[in-house]
Amino acid sequence: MIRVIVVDDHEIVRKGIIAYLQTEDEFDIVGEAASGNEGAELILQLKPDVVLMDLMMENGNGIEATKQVMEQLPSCKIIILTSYYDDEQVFPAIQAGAFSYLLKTSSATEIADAIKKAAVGENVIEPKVAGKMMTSFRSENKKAHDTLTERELEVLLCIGNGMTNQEISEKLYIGIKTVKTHVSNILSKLDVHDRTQAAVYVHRNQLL
Amino acid sequence: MIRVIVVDDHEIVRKGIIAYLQTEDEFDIVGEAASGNEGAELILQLKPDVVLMDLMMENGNGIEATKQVMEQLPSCKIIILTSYYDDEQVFPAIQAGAFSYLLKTSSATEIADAIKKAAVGENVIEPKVAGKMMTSFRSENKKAHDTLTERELEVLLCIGNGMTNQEISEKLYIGIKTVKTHVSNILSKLDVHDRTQAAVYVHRNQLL
DNA sequence: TTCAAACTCGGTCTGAAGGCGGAGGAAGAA
DNA sequence: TTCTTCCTCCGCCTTCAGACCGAGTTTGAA
Repeated sequence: MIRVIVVDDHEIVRKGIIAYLQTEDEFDIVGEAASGNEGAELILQLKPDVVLMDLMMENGNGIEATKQVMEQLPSCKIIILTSYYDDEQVFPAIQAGAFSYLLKTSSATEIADAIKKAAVGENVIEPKVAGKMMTSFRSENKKAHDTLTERELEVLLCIGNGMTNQEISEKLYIGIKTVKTHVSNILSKLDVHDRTQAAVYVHRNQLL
Repeated sequence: MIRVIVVDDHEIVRKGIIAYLQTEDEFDIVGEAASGNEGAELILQLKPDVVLMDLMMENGNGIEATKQVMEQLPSCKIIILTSYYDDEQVFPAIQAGAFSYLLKTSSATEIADAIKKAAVGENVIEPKVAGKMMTSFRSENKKAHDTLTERELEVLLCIGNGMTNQEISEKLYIGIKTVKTHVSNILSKLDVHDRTQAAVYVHRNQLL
């Protein structure tokens, strides 16, 4: 029997998952919690084998709870089960010590599978999330913008100031085509899809 | 007699202003300083009625000095007298508690006038700067929450996360045309001309 | 000298963005 | 009720962005 705790602030979701897991007799749902704080406490108390943890909850998010648990109970396998798969959620969660990372679009059997695999030490990473991780690993711990050339960084900062290609070309005394080339390279290096996301990147990483 | 202190790191400028002010007998120049730090100290000590303060000085800028003085001597009227009239200088200065804002292109009589008016509680704002303030009052200073409707704010935050119109329409369950309408309204209300600048706005104002 | 990287610029093409004008429905205020 | 604000959506149109091609320059390292 795999001892499991489910942490999710949406009762419907929580009950649904539990109901499903109980249809398989190798799971033992030993507890449930509706917030990160509550969850962390419960986990440390009951020491389950596996935890299904939502991110983005009302009282204390899943990342904080994960960190807290991993400090005191590193053997516990925490599976993140969330709707989000953007960088802002994935990396902090993994750094916090999450064992697997699933999306709520996953099927019930996939979730059950992930729990069984976690119990025997196998990580499961959602394909969409795996992509993020791969690109991140290629650049190691380096921030993505460290791979940018000086010129590209200049252009990126201009984007971060909300400038258009035309304005950038005038400021840097280069052709608008050249600016476009730089922008394209920046977008692929930073793994974002348009200049707006690049601008967001600038501010999130406090480059400006 | 209006007790005045002049703070400017350029000795020539400082002496020039003082020399001129002394030709009118209603001014009493009680002190002068060549840096923000020195100026703040002197002001708190001598408690003048009006201060002529430069921005951008070597040791401690005028904005810091202004903040410091206003905390302990809010009755003191600080007139900013500087060469710059861009957003980076104007708004922080006013928020710091500056009473009037003049440019160094102002004539001597205008400066003298501003001092007299400050002494009786009248603000003087340089026309060029006033323009900045007006547009700012329509957008930035109202902090967006007042100008934008709730829905528009939702859309703005999505933009601040780098989402496309398509993605926003899916998230908010509305048509892409509707998103465009909101975006257009947001752009005009914030006085920016594309979504990238809107995203920058979001982060500069720490709405995310 | 050879090679790679970085910066520059060109053309073409597709889709997204955004301006402009209009319009209907819902809800609340006068 | 009438009026106003807000949210919703439509079509038409222009411009910008960005992808995908290729290619010339310089500089510095191998």
